[in-house]
Amino acid sequence: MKQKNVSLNDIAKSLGVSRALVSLVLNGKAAEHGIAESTCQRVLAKASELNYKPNQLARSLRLGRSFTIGLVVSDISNIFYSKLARAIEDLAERAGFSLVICSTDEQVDKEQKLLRLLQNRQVEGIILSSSQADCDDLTRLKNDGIPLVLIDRKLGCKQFSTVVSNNRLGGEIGTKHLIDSGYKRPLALAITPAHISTISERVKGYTDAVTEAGIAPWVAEVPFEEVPTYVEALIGRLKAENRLPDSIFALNNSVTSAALVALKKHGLDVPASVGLISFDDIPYFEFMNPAISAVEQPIAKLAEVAFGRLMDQINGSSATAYESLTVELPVNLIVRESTTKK
Amino acid sequence: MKQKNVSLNDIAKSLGVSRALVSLVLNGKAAEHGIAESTCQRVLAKASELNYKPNQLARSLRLGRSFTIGLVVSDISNIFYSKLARAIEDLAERAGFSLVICSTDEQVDKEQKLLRLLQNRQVEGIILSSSQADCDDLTRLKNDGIPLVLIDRKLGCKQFSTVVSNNRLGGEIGTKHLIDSGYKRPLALAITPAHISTISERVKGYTDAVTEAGIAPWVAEVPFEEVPTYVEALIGRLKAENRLPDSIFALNNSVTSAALVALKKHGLDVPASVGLISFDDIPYFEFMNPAISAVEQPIAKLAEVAFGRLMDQINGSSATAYESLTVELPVNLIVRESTTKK
DNA sequence: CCAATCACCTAAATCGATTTAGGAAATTTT
DNA sequence: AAAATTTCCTAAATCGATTTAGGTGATTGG
Repeated sequence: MKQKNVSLNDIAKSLGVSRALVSLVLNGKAAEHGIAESTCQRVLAKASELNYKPNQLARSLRLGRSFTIGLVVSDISNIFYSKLARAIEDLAERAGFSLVICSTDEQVDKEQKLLRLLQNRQVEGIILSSSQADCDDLTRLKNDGIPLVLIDRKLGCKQFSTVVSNNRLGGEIGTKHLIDSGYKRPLALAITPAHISTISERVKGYTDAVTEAGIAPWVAEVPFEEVPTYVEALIGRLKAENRLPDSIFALNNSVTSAALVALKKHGLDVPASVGLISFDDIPYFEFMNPAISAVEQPIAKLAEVAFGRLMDQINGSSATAYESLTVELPVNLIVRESTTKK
Repeated sequence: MKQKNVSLNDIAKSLGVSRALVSLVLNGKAAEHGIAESTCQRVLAKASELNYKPNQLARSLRLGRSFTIGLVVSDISNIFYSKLARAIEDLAERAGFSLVICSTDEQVDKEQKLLRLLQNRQVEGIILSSSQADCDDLTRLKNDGIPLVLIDRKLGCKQFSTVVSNNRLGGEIGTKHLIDSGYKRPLALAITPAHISTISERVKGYTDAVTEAGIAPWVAEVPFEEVPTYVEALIGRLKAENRLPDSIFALNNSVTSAALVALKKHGLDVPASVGLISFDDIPYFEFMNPAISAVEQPIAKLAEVAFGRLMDQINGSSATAYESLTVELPVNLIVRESTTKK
């Protein structure tokens, strides 16, 4: 039984005053409009008596502000994105914004659809980890004047404010760590589609590092829709052919899981048979046996910088507002047992 | 540079027709209002030419429907809730709803604040994993007529539609599994506050099972704000006093992690020294060493039933709509290595 | 040729707030 | 007591859509 909500009008009517008066009082603008103290009291009392709840939809329509931002990622149930989402949620809440979260499953058309949806809902800005290969769709968004910050993944074009981890460097230091630990044949496990900047940058870092060490790059590309099966088959084949790598750099958390499953299933010991390092640290890595070494992304910082830039765009306030600078935040190598050669 | 969006009015004006006409056409009601085919074409063409995007805020205000639902949980970055959120997101999207996600950090006042916020934003319904001990606040919500479904945790009062796992039974079968595996002194690791129904039910199931086996219940309560340190201290103390349990039932995923950290830190082997089973299965458990046994909750099913009931309330359509029945869904025991006594 | 019918479209109210320009009554000034 | 000021409040437009009751002009019927 959905009964009608109490509106400003109801308060006004039951008090015999205009709704302008009520609005002014409830928005704390009584003083600047010289409204009598006694009237204020009556309004406030009546509002609480009727259990008045301002309709934000109406308010937003009138003000042209929805106090809502959108977050679009490939999958909110991926722990990396859920941590990111949480960090952004906290920042948004403090700033008086609500957060609408959407998952794209890496599907470009779904991403486009969701972006349009958010736009229709008049979100004031969008933080996006895009699965797009080109910039056309986002350019259209930007032309509509809606504040946009790319996070996690950057795009080829340079026209958007972008906040990412230093993935290339992460790929390099992770690889160097393997090499420094005595590994000679590190395999990089990447996922496709190849245009995802995080992965390609990490591959680049990996390639730089092995090349510098005089080792031939060895990159396996795993189709993202079938990570577990593909990785298991790969490890199985390499083992059968006696061509196993002595170490693996798993370039995101989904391949890390797949690699661990596969290695366990094929009875390969980490780090004795194969060393392993993960791009993305996960809480569970710390207490696994062996504990998994990882390149950790600065999630809280990513959220903070991205949100800050979005707010700058929304408020049109700061110097960074209409810059489309790309920020790359430093990553952190965490050495644990999975790369400790005996 | 936020330029004004194109509105219905703009289309109407530039075509020299009324905005009613435009609205009718764009909503596919042209036929039933006998609008000329040629006019339809002109409207459609102009709309796409001007890149018209309907303002959902205005639409919602007029229709009294926001096509938005709220999801309130204690922490969206907890993998259990993020999986749940993702499942709900998918269902909501298919039904044409957006999802606003909020985290309460187990703080009752924050929960109240967020619920009010969602209400002000005119969400059409709320799915809530509540941290409240009593029902007053939610009763107020319900009196406002806003559709509400409790998920994951039930409350003492019976007046809300509720969808939970069968936590008591889960506690029982997990414990029985320990006992059947030959463990004699299983410790249950619970978290406080004690009014969280999931935990108390699981404790109940544990108690039932040990009691039936003639074993004295042994429950440690861990304050939720300091899970890791507290658990580590506890294990340390028990070890020092030579009073270690031979097995642990960790009653949610956060204590499981803490227990694993603590056991590893104190050099205690799982399952050789201490058996371990977790309430909540986590993808990582499968390939850990040892792989962790778990009682798995039917996350997808929880989402499905809860969302279905919410929709029933929103549409006022079905028999379940105004029932406040509690549904308990079956859980699943997954036996892995961590409870395999040698 | 007047009325009835049809095809097609519009005016205006409405959702619930915000805001600006200004008005009436009370008070002070001269 | 008329003018000026102050105090306190209201009317009405506005945001952008939806929807209902009706209106206009052309065609058809008798």
